[in-house]
Amino acid sequence: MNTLTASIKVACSSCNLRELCMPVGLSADELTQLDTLIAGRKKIPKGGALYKAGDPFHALYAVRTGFFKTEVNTQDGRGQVTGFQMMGEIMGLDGIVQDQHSCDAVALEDSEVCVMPYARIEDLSMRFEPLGRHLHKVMSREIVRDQGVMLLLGIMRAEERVAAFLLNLVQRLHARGFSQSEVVLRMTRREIGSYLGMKLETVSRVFSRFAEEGIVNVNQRHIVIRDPSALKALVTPQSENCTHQSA
Amino acid sequence: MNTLTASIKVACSSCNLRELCMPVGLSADELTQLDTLIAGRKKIPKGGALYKAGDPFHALYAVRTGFFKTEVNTQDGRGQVTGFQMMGEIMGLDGIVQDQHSCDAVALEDSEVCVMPYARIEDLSMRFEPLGRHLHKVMSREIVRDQGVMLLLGIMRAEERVAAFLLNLVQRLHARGFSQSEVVLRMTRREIGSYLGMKLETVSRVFSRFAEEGIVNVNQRHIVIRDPSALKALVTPQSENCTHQSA
DNA sequence: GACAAGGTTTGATCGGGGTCAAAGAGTCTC
DNA sequence: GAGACTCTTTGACCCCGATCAAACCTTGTC
Repeated sequence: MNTLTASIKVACSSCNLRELCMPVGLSADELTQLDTLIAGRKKIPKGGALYKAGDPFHALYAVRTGFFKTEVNTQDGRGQVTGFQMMGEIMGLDGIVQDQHSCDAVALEDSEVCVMPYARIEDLSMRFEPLGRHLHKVMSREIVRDQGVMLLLGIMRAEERVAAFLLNLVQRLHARGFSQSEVVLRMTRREIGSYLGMKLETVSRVFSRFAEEGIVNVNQRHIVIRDPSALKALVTPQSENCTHQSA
Repeated sequence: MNTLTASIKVACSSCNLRELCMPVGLSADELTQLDTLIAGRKKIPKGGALYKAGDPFHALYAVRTGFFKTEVNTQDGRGQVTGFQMMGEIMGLDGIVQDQHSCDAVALEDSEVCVMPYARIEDLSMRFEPLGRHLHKVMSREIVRDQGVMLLLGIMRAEERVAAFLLNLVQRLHARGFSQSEVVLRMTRREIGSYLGMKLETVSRVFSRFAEEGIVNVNQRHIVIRDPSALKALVTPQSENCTHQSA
C-alpha cells in the first residue's frame, strides 16, 4: 500500500545508529521526541537513484544500510562525484534552497535510508531546540567537508588525493566499528577518480605505486592499509627542514 | 567603549540590502522582528581578517560593503581560496559545527560587515519561523555553491574555469545593480588562480587569450565582457553535432 | 561453463598547465 | 618623484597526469 517499508520500528530511539546519525547527543528522553521524524524507510537497489538533479525536494534521508555516491552533471554529460555517504550520514541538504535537488544520489550497493519529510523536520526543529541546533551543525559540517574537497581538488597532487581519500574513508568506517586498516571499496576506480578530479587509470596507478612501496595491499577493491603513517605523511607534507617545529 | 560601530541604525528593516541579505522575502512587519538580530557593525581594513581558522565561533556576518575572500590553509603553507563574498552575502557558516572557524575570511578592500551573534540567531530562528527557514536556505545555498566549485575544480579546463568565474562574478554584481559587462576585480591573479585551482600565470594567459579573441577587454583588473555568449559557450560546451537539439 | 560486459591493470605517448625567469605596470612610502 | 614593492604579462621549457590501447580479471547470464 506504500512505497515505504512497513512503518513499525522506525523510531530513532530504538535505532542502533543513533550515536552517529540525526539524534547524536540527545538524551533518551529527548530521543523519544524525535520518534515522529522518520516517515518510514526506503530500499534502493544497487545502481538505483534515491533522487536525481531536478527532482522535487520533499525529504532529507539518513543512510541506514549501504553506500551512496552524490554526483553533479553538466549538460555535455560530464559528471563530478561530490561525495560518498555511508550509514548514519545525511543526504538531500542540497535540495532545501530551491525546493529541488541539485545532484543525483545513487546507491553503490543495495541500501536502505530513513525518510525524514522536510516539513516535519522544519516543524520539529522549530519546537524542539536540540534538533534545530543539530540540523544547523549537520549542514555546517557538510560545508566544512566541502571545503576539504576543494582543498583536495585545488592543490593536492594525485598521490596526496588518493591518500586523503583512503584515510578519510577508513576513519569514517572506524567510527562505525569497522577496521581501521582494511576496507572493501564500494565504488569503482572511475568513481574514485571522478571524486578526486582524476582519471581512473591514474587512480589505479597510484594504488599500484602505494602497493609496491608497501604502504597498502591492493587486491581489486579489497584494500589493506599497512602503513597509515606513510599515508598521513603524504597528505600533510612537512617542509623538509622545519627547525622551529620541535623544541 | 565597544569594538563595534555605534549601534544606531543597524536594523535590517532600514537596510538597503534587505532584498539580498538575511531578511530576503520577509514582509515589512516581519522585518521588524529581525531588528534585534544585528549586534552592530564591524569595519575590516583591506587585508585584515574578519576571522581566522581556529578562532572561536561567535557570530555570522553579512557583508555590508566591500569584498572578502575565504581561504583554507594546510600545514605546509599552501592555501585554497574557497570563495569570494560581496555585499549581502553571509559568512561564518563553517564555524557552527565545531564552534570554531575552519577557514580565514580576509577583506580584499576596506569593508564593513553586520555582526549577527549566533546565540541570537539560534534563539530568533526558533521563535520566528521565517528566519529559521531562511537560515536553512542560506546554508543549503552554500552547499549547492560548493558543489559548483567542485565541478569546476574537478572537470573543467583552464578556459572554462575562468569563463565560469567571470560569469558568476558579473551575475552576482548585476543582481546588486552593477554592470553586466564591466567589472573591476578586487582580487589578484594569484587569488583567482587559487580559487580556480590553477597558477597565476595560467590565469593571466587565459585572460590574454580571451582578449585577443575579442571576448573580453583586459586592462589589469579592469575587465570588460564584450561577448558574454562566447563565455557561456565555453562553460557549457555542447557536443559538436548535437542534431537532436534544435528542431 | 561459455559468453558477454564491465572493471582493473599496465604500457606507450602526448599535451595542458606548471615552473622558472625576466621585464613591465601599478602602488605606496618617505 | 625616487625607490621599493607587489602585481601582471609573456616567453621557454618541462613534467604530471591524460589519452590511447591492449590484456586481464570479475561478475552475471543463459
